[in-house]
Amino acid sequence: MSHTIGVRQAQKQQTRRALLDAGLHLLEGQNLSSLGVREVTREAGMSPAGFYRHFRDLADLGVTLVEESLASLHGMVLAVLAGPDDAEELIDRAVDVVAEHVRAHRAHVRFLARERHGGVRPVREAIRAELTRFADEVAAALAAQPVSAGWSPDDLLMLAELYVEHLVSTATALLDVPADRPDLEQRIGQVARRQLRLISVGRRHWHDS
Amino acid sequence: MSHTIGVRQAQKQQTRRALLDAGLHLLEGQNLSSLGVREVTREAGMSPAGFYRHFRDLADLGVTLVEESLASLHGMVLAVLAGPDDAEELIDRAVDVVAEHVRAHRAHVRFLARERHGGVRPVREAIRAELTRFADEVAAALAAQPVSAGWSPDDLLMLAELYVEHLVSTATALLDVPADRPDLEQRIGQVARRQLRLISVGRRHWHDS
DNA sequence: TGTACATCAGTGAACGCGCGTTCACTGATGTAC
DNA sequence: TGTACATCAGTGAACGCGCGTTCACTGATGTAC
Repeated sequence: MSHTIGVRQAQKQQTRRALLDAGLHLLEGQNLSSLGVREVTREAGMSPAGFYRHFRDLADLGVTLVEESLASLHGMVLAVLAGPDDAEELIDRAVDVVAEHVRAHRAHVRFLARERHGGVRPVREAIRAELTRFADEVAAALAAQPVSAGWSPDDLLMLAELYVEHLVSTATALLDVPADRPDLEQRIGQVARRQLRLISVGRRHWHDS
Repeated sequence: MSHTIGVRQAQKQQTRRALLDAGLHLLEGQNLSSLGVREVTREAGMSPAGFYRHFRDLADLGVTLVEESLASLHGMVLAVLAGPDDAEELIDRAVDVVAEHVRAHRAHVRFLARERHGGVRPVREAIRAELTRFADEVAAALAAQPVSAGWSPDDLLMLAELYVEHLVSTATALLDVPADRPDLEQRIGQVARRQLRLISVGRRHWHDS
């Protein structure tokens, strides 16, 4: 078992995770730019100086959070897009996946919404880069759909960007729903589905008007 | 001239404006939650204690900024919507108005984008309330258009929300364009117009598919 | 297996600093007569 | 118009506090033989 991970390394990773979790937790109620090193280490139950064994500063921790924030959604949305040809069914599934993601990763999504235009440049840029990549991948997935026959790459990208923006704004709207108001969540889902249907109708008639 | 504004009052208003301008200026580079009272008064050229003659705290100043941030755009967009019946022309005008607004009130728009999901609750809520009101007004304006014949109020509201979200995301995208890259601004405008056209096509065929 | 030395994650004390807020003040503006 | 008093926007000093970062340290883990 010469390749077992060392005890030391395992403990270090555990501490690192504790710092990330503490940060994420505190960031549900405030911006990254007002978060403090001491605040995070206090929450994680360690001394302030220990922080610097893991991150250069809080922006560094923030960029790490960006990376893990979009990871799971990415794959799920692309899987949906590669799914059924029927537009209705596709829309229903996409909205469900987003709602599910928000429920399961609320803190991560809130973090993204907050820092997308926040005051910490490297974090802002990391989010922007991830969303650009996401839009590119969505465009590629759209290209594979039969409805997209005859569409230029440019038009597919503008459509992909519309979808990504719509997804982000739907996820963001879901964030603000209190846990005891499932009716509001329903309403947001319904509106999102109808908006996607409208876009879908526009797509089908794009080249014949 | 018994109703002339007093010298004292005029001076107070001037100081208040200086505080708001100083805050707005500083907020181009950081979040409201990391802004300091001393920072603002320093920028405005007065002593820290003077701040409290005008605002209870920085959240109070922030809410004031929200109110003035959306004021001008409001009127302009509604005027456009009440304008020509031709969809193409309407889209062109709307995108121009937004681009113009971002150019003229960059700091205000950046402030809104940043604080819409920021860490200061009263400010977040003020922005949300303004946008909700905006969507309602857009829905009312849409109802008056011939294309909307046969649309339910619910569907008009969902369409209005789609438009408002699109407007916000376009304005936000324009924010990140450096002054020396007018080509990027062009590209964003073009994509926005095509997206609005797609929605417009969907609108025309909404009830016949 | 045992021993002697090296590594390094996490500690605890210390530093200098800028913060938000309070307070009694001052002096220009406003008002009553 | 002139005078005597009231108001109150802005000042400057003071307070206690928590911050980010550094440093030499310690003791558990890792490694070479």
